[in-house]
Amino acid sequence: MKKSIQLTVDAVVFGYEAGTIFVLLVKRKYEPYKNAWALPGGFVLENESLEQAVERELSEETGVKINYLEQLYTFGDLGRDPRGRVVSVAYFGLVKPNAFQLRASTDAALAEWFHIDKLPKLAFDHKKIFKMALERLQAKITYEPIGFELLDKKFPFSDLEKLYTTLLGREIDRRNFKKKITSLKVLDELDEKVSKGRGRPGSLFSFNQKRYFQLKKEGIIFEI
Amino acid sequence: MKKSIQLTVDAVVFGYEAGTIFVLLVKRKYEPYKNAWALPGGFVLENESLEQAVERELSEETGVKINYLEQLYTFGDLGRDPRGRVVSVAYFGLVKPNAFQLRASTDAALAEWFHIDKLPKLAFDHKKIFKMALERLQAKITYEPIGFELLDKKFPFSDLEKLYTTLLGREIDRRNFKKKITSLKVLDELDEKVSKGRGRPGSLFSFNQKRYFQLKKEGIIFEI
DNA sequence: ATTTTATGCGTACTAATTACACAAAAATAA
DNA sequence: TTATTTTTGTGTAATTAGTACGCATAAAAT
Repeated sequence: MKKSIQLTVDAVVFGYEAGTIFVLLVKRKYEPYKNAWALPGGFVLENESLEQAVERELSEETGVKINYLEQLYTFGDLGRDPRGRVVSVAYFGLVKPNAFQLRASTDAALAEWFHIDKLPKLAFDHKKIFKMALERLQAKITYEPIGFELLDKKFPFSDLEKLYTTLLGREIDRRNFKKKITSLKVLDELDEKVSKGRGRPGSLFSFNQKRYFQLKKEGIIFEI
Repeated sequence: MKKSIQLTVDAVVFGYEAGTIFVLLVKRKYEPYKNAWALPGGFVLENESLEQAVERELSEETGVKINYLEQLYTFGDLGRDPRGRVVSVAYFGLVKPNAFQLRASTDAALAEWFHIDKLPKLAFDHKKIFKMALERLQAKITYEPIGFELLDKKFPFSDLEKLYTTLLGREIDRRNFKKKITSLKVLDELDEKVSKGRGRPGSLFSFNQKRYFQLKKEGIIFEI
């Protein structure tokens, strides 16, 4: 009885570039849902942790190196998988822009980044999983600085602002936003400036992780 | 390989009475950890959902009827169970004061409520699970009105206040707290009054779930 | 009858959030 | 070369939310 439940992991991996949020999908090579798009994932091996399983599957199927990973939710409804009783522990990951190169291999004919507003039909209950992950991302950037995990090490302030407006789906006052972030002192302003196309060049910033953990230890939390 | 991973559920069930938070534990009847205290839980059957498994185990082991249940986290570290590879989906539950009567049966020699500051040694990694659940509860009452799930249907305002000071571990200003809750209009003041011991009798209140869901739909969230 | 304990209500003070406009630096077009 | 467009950078006033605090009332205990 007990033994016939199988355990998988699935990952919802988000990337960000130039005002669009992407999610990583793989094209299934085998039945069920052969040739359908799905979240990267697969069966957990007996001698690996859940996180290891996610990282292994991501590496095998997409070659993408994850930058931030957290557990999302465990999906265990009856009938969510035609192969029988399969319970899946879903994870939620973020990658930096330079991780956008893909390498298809073992389990997937193809891996691709999709604009989150232009997703294809997804296999299994992956649509539901994706939706929960997106909600988590949107909620989480308002109280934890995980947005930085989607940006390069050095970035102009406008990139951060754009990321927030994109994720929150609404305009935010540029001056108040900067005031807020600046008051937290989690950004280091670098001496470098960057000019991208026309317009006044902006200073580059980097995220001060040390300062952030210190704040967190003191119980002070971020809030946008 | 895949088949040998086993799946369990565990539940951290909290109760509240007269200024103390309790957690429900069962005494293990069988090896491993025979006679040790543990969180109620057990193997998931092939033809039941995870939630059904939790409710079945709770009913079998303790007879407690749960009032609020949400998934907490899935624990899958290697070596967390001496029986082999066992992954456990942990849930987090709340019961109302009238659910304090217990009934021991199938899998447990005994079920008991423990003061959360006076826990015995726990089996497996249940201490870790309990800790995470308590943190979740403490965090969650500040932004969602789950505190009501721990109180009777009708309660004097002071009960709510006491619950918050207990859970948050700090004093809160009675007047400001009442102002805040009142402004949300999620409480209905009843005509009844209750007098418990000395002191001026207080009005009874009940939680207005309808109003709460309406607020939530409008995107207004609770914050203490 | 007096004291103790708990509830019920209001106002002044402080901190946080929001709204809002113009100057400077660079690229492009005239 | 000059004018125009685009983007970055900065400050202050108005409003809103949060915090601190005191006294009157109702019942039980002495």
